[in-house]
Amino acid sequence: MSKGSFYITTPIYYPSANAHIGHAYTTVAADAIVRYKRMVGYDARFLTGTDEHGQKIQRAARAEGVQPKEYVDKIVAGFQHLWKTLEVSYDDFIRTTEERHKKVVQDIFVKLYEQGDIYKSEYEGWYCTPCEAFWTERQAEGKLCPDCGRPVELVKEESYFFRMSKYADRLLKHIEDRPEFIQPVARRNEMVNFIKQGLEDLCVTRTTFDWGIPVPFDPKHVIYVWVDALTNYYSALAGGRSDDSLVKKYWPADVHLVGKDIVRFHTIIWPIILMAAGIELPKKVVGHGWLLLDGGKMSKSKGNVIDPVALVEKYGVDAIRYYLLRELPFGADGYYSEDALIQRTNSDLANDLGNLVSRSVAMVEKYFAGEVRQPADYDELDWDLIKIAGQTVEDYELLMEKFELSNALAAVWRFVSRANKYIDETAPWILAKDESNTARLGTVMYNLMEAVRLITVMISPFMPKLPERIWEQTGLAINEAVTTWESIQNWGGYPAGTRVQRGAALFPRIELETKRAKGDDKVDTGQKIEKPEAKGPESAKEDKQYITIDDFAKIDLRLAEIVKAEKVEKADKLVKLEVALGAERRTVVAGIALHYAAEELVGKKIVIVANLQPTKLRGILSEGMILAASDSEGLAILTIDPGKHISSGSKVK
RNA sequence: CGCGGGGUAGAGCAGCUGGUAGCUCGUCGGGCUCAUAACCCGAAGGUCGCUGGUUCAAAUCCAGCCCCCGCAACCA
Repeated sequence: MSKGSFYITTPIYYPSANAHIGHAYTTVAADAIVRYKRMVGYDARFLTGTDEHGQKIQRAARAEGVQPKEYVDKIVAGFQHLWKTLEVSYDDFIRTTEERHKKVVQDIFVKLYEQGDIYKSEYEGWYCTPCEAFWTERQAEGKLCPDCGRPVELVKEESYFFRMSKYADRLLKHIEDRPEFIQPVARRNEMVNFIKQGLEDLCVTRTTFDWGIPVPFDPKHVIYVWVDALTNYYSALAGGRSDDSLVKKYWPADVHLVGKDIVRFHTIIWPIILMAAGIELPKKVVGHGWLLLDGGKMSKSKGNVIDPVALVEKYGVDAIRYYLLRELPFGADGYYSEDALIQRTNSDLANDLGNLVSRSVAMVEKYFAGEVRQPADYDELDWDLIKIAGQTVEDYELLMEKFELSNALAAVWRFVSRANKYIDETAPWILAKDESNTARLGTVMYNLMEAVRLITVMISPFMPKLPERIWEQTGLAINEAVTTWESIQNWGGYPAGTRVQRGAALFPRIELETKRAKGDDKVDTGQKIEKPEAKGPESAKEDKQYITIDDFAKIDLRLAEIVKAEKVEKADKLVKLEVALGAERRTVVAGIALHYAAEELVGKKIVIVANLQPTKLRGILSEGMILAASDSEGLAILTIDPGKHISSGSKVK
């Protein structure tokens, strides 16, 4: 029996680069929600996908010398593989390059145009011809392209605009009438303020690139990301079908789950598009926080990009999902670190839950030859456990309905702790010493198995692979009726007479390779967690790629002497260096201003990459790259042994 | 005055519709021996960024200041 329909979406991701842990977080969160909804009886549908158009992809493809479609196909396959690895149970995967999507986008665009909400005008902006990119006044500070440093020019371009301003009041009212529309509230206030500042009409087409959906009546324009990408949530239901049964059933969407950075698009632009198109608005937009990395933001140059697939291989899908969903408080940012992951896994999964199952099953085997007896002899300890069990199920449901995944897990774990404590309180090993206590002992064992049953059902949306392993040990693998949500609404569903079967540890503890200080354990134990010696680069270890000596020979490393150094104005990090390579002089711009004062650099002999493609940084042509080593503490440039005299310009190898 | 988030025990966080400051991990001590050196109990540890104000009473409200972090921007 269905409680009705439920439709949840993740953002569609931009496949200009491979999926990372942030994508994984959002998607796994949506998956846990949808699994929960299915479990409690909703007819739930889960959509994710990819946003495949735009200049960035067109360029990335060109750089690799392939067609855009070919380029995205490869990356999209990687996304899909990741979702499979993470046991993400989406019902539909939409790609904006699909016909079913294009058609809907074009229809909406035409409709808005015909009713006068989209109009043709001129877009004026600072344009960099070589980069084919527009920049805002602020970005093109000093009338230089922020990308290449060349001068930009003020260009007018024919473009289509969407009359957002017209709908601002209606949207504001909508948001104010529905406190639940934008969550969490902090985000909601932000959006309300934003709208009150006044909405400008939105430029919705581009002519500077063509990798996109053409405007049907004016094909030199392509429809820009707003109308294209956002529409996916709807087109996935409406597009490419002969009937509108999916729309009827699932629209409006119950939840758009998005990162906090794109809340604005989903709560302002998207609703206004829908209003204009005469389509119902989604019921809720939930903006979650970001998963930040220990040492700051994830970035390739820092070499700390986490490959989620490698993580799953190392720790298992259940542990990764548990960690992601437990660690971030609802809505707020959290920090990712492999140490924290290991610690959570050890503490919550291995020690608390894994060990609870292990010790419970072990005792049933030991005291009753593996058979769970009918409970008979209750006392106060039992009633307390049972009461808390009921409360936990209630709290869990409440929190899950609010999408407070982390808190829901916390609630379950409070019960896990309670069950562990129950073992201590009842001390079965003492009961077992006296045969007159057999009934009591049987009751205790029963209650433990029942507690494990409840816990397992509740965590199943979070950890898709774990339940089966627990059911095997607790003897419920072939008894689906007692593994449902319904079955845990009342205490006592575990069938007496069931035989348990010890198995492998659910989550073996992960041992940190601590540098065993022989003598002083005291100091050692407290500090070991603090500074991770194994961080980001670690996980990349497995796919280490070797280069050949020939590859290395391509890099022209030279000794250079800094003859002049000055800080680049209005740039926090940049220093402009003039270096001597023998007789040759070069300008090199380096991002080391935070670590070195310009004066102290002069005279240093350093190593530079001499044959690096020159590039403009902050308008200055940089003809090389200096080598430096950095960690979370600081940065040091590579200098030459001061005791030797090697002339500048010498080759380094 | 670019936008935004935050400063609470060693670490990570909750509390912030005002009234003895909590949680997880870690540390120390104890208990137990069913269990994955796990589990249970207890303890130590905080001028709640600073300064003023409102109040009988402020981590919680108001004002000002300091500092950190995201976004943006210049990391080649």
